[in-house]
Amino acid sequence: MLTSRPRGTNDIIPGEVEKWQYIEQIIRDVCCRYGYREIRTPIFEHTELFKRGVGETTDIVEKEMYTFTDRGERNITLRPEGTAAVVRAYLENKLYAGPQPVKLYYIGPMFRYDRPQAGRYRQFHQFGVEVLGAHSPGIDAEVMAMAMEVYTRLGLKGLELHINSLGCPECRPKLRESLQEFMGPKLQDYCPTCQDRFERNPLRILDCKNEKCSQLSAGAPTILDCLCDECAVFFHDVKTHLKELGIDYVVDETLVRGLDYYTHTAFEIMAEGIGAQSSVGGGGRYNGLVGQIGEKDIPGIGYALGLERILLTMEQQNVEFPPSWQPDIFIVTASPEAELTVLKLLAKLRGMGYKADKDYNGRSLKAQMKYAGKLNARYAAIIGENELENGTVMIKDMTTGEQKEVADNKVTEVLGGK
RNA sequence: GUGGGUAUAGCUCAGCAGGUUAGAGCGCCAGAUUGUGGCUCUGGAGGCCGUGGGUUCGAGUCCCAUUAUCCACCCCA
Repeated sequence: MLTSRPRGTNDIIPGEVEKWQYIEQIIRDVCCRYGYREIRTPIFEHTELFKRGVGETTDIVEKEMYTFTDRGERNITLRPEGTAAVVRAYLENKLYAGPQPVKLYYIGPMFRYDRPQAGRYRQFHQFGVEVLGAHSPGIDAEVMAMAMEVYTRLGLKGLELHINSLGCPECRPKLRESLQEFMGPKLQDYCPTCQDRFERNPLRILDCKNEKCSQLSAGAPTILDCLCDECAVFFHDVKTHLKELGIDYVVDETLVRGLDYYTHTAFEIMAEGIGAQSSVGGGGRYNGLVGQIGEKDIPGIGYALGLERILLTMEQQNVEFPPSWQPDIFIVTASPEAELTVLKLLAKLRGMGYKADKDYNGRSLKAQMKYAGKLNARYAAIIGENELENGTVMIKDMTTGEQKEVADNKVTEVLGGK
C-alpha cells in the first residue's frame, strides 16, 4: 500500500515528463499568439459551485465527484472540470469590469471518480480555454481553430472536427417535445437505457450506439430541424467562419454534450488510436452558465482537451518528441588528485549555462565513461594526472569518438558558444 | 455503477497433469593485466510467484475472496 499509488492516478517520471513539458510548451505558445492569458484557480472549490455549474443531473455531479467535508465543516469538491471555476473566478475578480471579451486558458489536474480504462483516469489533466463576454459566432470559430491548431502543431493526424448546434432555451424545449412525440409510441422497443433517457434527456437517445435504437430513431426530428431563426443564423455563421478559415468539419446532429450548461455551438474532436475514448477534446457555447452562477448575463464559450489522451494518441501515431535531457558535457575524474579541478570546471561550465555533470559514485575511469555514454552526453572531459600537470583537459566527442587535449581555459571553444 | 481478461525479478515474459535449490532476455552493478563509453565475453545483486483464506501429504501451478491493473458498457477529457 505504501508503495502503490491510488487507483486511477499516475506518476509522471523523468523520460515521460519531458513529453508533457513539450505538449504544454506548444499549448502555451498557441494560447499566447491567440491572445489567451493563463488563469490558475484552486484545485478544490465549494461543492455547490459544481452542482450549480455543471448540472445536478449530470453523471459528473451524480456519481463522479471527489467530495469531502473539511475541518471547518465546509463541503468541498476536487474540481471535475475547469469551466465552472473559471467562471466563478471571472465573477469573483470582476474581470467583467475590464475590456471584453476576456480570453483565458488553464492547464492542470481534474478529478473524477470513474472506473479507469484506456485514456480515462481519476486524476487526469486538461487544457482548456474560456472566452467570457463575446457573443459573435466568430469567436466560436476562433476557439475551434485554435483547438485544431494545437493538435496540428503537436503533429496529430486523422482528426475530425464534429460540430452541432444545441439551440437555445427557446428552441430546445420544442425539440424535446417533438422527439418525445416521435419516440413515445415505440418507446417499449428501445433499450432500457434509452427508455430511461426518454424523460431525462431524449436528445441522448439519438446518440445511442445500440443498433436497434438507431434504427428506431431514423427519421426522428433533429436539433437542426427545430432551431429557431436566430439559432439557425448563428449556426450558419459559425460554419461560414470555419470555411473561411479553411477548417474542415462535419456536422454531426447526434453530437450532444453531456454537461447541462451548453447552448448553441457544440463541438468535439475525434482521433483514432486510443480505443473507445476517441474523443480528444470538446467544447461549446454556454450562454446561460454565467447567469446561473452569478447575476450577470454574460455569454461564454469554452473548450477542453485531455492531456493523457493527447499523449496516448501521439504515441499511437508515433509522433516524434524532442530528445529529453542530455548533458552537453560529462567531466570524468581520472585520478583522485583531479577531484577539485573537476569540481571547479563543473561549476564554471554550469555557471556559463552548459548542461554539465560528473560522477558521484567513485566509479573507475572506464565506468565513468560508460556512465557518460548512458547519460547520452555530447562530450566527455577527462582530467587526470597528465592533464593536471599540463593544465589541460582531454575532450572526447562522444559521437565521433575523436578526442583532443586542450588548455583548460579553452574548453568552451570546443563545446561551442553558449 | 455493470461485464470480461490479467497479476511470477526494475522491464517483457517462460514455468510442467500440482512435487524437492523458480528461469530467460533486456536493464542494473562489477570485471576482461596497469587512463577511456557505445560491440562482445564473464561474473554478481535482485523474486513472502499481488494479498488473505481454502483443497491437498505437498500449490507459483486448483478453488474462493480481496486489491490492483487492462479492456468494454455507461459517461466523458
